[in-house]
Amino acid sequence: MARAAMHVAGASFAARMTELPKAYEPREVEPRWFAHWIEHGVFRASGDPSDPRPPYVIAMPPPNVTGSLHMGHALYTIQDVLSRHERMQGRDVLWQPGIDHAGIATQTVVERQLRREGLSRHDLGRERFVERVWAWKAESGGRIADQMRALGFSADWDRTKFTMDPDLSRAVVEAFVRLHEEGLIYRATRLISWCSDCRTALSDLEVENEESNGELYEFAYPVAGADPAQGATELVVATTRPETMLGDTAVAVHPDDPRYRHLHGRRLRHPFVDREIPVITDAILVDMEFGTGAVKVTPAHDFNDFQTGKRHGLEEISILEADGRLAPRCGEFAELTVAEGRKAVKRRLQELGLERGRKAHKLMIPRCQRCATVVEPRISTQWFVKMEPLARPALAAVRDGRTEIVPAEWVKTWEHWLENIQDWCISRQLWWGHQIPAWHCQACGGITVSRDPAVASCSSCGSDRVEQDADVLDTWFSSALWPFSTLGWPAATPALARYYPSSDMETGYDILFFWVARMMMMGLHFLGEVPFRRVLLHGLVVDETGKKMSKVKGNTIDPLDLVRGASFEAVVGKALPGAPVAEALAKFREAYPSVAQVESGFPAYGADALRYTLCSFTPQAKRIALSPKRIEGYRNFCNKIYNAVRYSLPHVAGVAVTGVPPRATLLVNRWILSRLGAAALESTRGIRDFRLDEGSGALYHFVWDELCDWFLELTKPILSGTDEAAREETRAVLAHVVEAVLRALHPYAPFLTEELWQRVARPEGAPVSVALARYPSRAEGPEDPAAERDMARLMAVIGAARAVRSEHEVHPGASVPLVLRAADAEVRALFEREAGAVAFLVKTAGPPRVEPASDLRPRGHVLTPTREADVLVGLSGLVEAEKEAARIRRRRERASKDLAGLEKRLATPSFVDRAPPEVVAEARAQRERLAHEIERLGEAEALVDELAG
RNA sequence: GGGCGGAUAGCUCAGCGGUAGAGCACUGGCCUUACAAGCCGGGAGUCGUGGGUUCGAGCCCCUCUCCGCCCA
Repeated sequence: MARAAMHVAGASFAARMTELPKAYEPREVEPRWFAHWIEHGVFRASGDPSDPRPPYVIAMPPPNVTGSLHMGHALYTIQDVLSRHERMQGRDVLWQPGIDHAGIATQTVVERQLRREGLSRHDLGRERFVERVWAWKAESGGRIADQMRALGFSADWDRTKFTMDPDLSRAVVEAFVRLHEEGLIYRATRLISWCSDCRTALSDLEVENEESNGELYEFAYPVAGADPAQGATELVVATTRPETMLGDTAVAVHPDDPRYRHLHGRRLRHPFVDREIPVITDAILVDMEFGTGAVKVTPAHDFNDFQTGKRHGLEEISILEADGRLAPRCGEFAELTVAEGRKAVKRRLQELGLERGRKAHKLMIPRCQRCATVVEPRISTQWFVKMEPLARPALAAVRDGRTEIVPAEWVKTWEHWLENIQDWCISRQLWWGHQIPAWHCQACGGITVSRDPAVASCSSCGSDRVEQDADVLDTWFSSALWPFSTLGWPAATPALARYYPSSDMETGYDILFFWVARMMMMGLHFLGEVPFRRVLLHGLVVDETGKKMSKVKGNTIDPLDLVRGASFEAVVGKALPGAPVAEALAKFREAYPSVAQVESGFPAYGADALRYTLCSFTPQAKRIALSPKRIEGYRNFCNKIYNAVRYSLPHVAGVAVTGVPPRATLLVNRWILSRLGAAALESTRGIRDFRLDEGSGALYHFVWDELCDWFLELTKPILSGTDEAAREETRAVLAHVVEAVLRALHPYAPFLTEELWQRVARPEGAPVSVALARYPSRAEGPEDPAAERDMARLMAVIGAARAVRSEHEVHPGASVPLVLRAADAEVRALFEREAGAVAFLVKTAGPPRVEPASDLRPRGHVLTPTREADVLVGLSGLVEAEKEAARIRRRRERASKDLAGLEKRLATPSFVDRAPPEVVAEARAQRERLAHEIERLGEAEALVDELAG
């Protein structure tokens, strides 16, 4: 490729510029730079205890090894922006990367693969199955690492950790044993959520509730020993899960319900099982308004009923096996699945004449987060963590400000959850994960919990007939240790001393409880200090219509398809695997209306465009509606930057850049330096306040609306002019600004800025990468209020003149006479000084005439008043009188409306008396300005007639 | 049932006590020698409803309606 020549040292800048393609090509540029960064160790944390630089630490939420990255992971861009920015601020940055073994999720993926081969994990056995998962981990982990590199993430990749690495596993055992010793981990038989497909217990957080249409089914329990003459022969209950009646041990009514008072203390006859159950009264469980006001109680299969059972000492009858089938004690219903059992029970009830009604009813169905199987509550013996003692310090840490949650609106949610916390079921009946370090004694039944990986004898009776608990720990148990296990804990390593606690934890709000809260609890418990100073929370990436991305909906996007481009066949093939292309495409287009008309697929928007897009969302947005159209806008912005620099290159060739702003005397130069400083400052503020939208927006505005639209245009005549001094000054300023703005943009758009920065003039001794250069500060663009004020004056008259031209459809090539009238001598002097700039941007015939304010009416001119000057554009013969009259009318109506409002306010005595003086003064000044403007517009109207002539 | 959040231009969203903003879309004119992925213009909003506080309210308080999300 000819492009290789561009890196040749001796090539002239002009030659380089001409060789640059007209448009930015991310696909060509991006792959080159990651290798450069790695080669030079740009992302490495020092790890040196004597390093004087203050550390900035952020632990990456480890992606699951379940396949490849999804759009949510592209949001790690936020962490990368934070990291790159702090690195450029001179801090020792540790962005700690890693991946998560993701217990149930990964096991599910591998089991699915096996199923395609006609195998189950039981065919392989535990050992071979786990080997198989490790093989998958290698593949998936590698793919994920590649994807993160493609997005430019500047983590310290050499320190990558995996939650099942030996050192992290050691941390898990240590934490388990200590918590057990402290009585915070215990084993108990409880009602838990059970997934019969995964065949494991789940924590409450792994269960997702989904609203669906079901029915409320009513049937009657015959009253035992009822006397038909008394009328009280049955009690009708309502339920959404009729099959659970096989485990009913009571029916509850409200103690105050007059309808059932006569049944208090009576017993009911179970229609299928030889059993009588009591009628109990319970004001907590029963809502008189709901259903029939009588509630069947199944303590072994319903959380509310479980509590009720405890209150009344009811028997817990378990009717469900681990495989989700009804237990032998269910008699004729044994072996049926829950769904089959439901049908069969209803059929039998009908046959017995006990069915009393069915109503459509909306209900919440709990489903397994991983496999979507309906979760059933089931009594089971599991390991639990006692949460209340751990939650209290976590609550306090946020209350007293040791850790700040941003945006703060999440604090309430945080507190609500921690204040009502339930014990955490941590055992999972899986094979993939950290096996529980507990050994069961076959002889005495005692349990030995130990750090020793090969316990040989029971600690109670000494028997050698011990066997390790087959269960593994919930993935989130190891994740909870992440901020310190990755740093070597439980060993007291230098890394732990230097990098704990971390600075920020940045993640999606959906794992605030799953993960953030648990890290906080474990960090405080084991280290005595919060794991992070701030918790930064972002929203969920959703499709363009606001729907959650999911394989079922076929609306997922692989972030790399946006970065590198992809045909629609490829895109929808991943979004809805196995479906016909046409169907998948239809679904996809429905989810992304803005690409509906695109035929070929996604162009390569580039990583920087995707990154900039993600940065542009406010952190309080709960839903980040990804729109390819929006990415396209930022792709265009990248191209804008690219072209601005491409244009600048020949002009800045040979300029000595120092990083100190060059001496600037010309207005436009003073102005752009002032704006540069403001933009850099705003970017830093935005990033540090977790308002990347504002930080990135400030630079977007600076580059596009100020640098490109005004500075580059205004300096064209200077750079091609004959005034040597002005030219040199401007070249120096241009070089300085371009170099600085690339540094400012770098955290958001690392590839593009590196590519360009390597080509522009840089200070002597510049680092090997822009990633290691200093972030621009105010010192590089000193504030210059006078320059900003004068530029605003200039922009106002140029804008007014351009509007006149445009509205009257003067051909852009044609020149027009221009008169600028200002009462203020200082303003007139400004216009005189900047006559060249005005002439160039308005395209005037000769330099504009600058005059004092006057009522004289030059023939054939259109008058537009601005705040400090009247702008008169000579349009003799070019204007339709009617059009101009309409234009003036429009402006005057607008001004009159504003004036009326102001006058009304100023006429209110209470406003003048009670509003702050400066507000009143401003209102008065504004009134004067508007009155003046209306007066001038009146004059302009009087000029209209002459225009046609 | 409890809690949290939202309702601002056609769309997606900023603004949060002092005269309504951005991007996209729409629209008029331009292939002006960095960029048509562009340039110069333009139009567009009783800031969900009803009340209150205030000299002044998208912005604060209350009511209602409608939409999300979380928890039970």
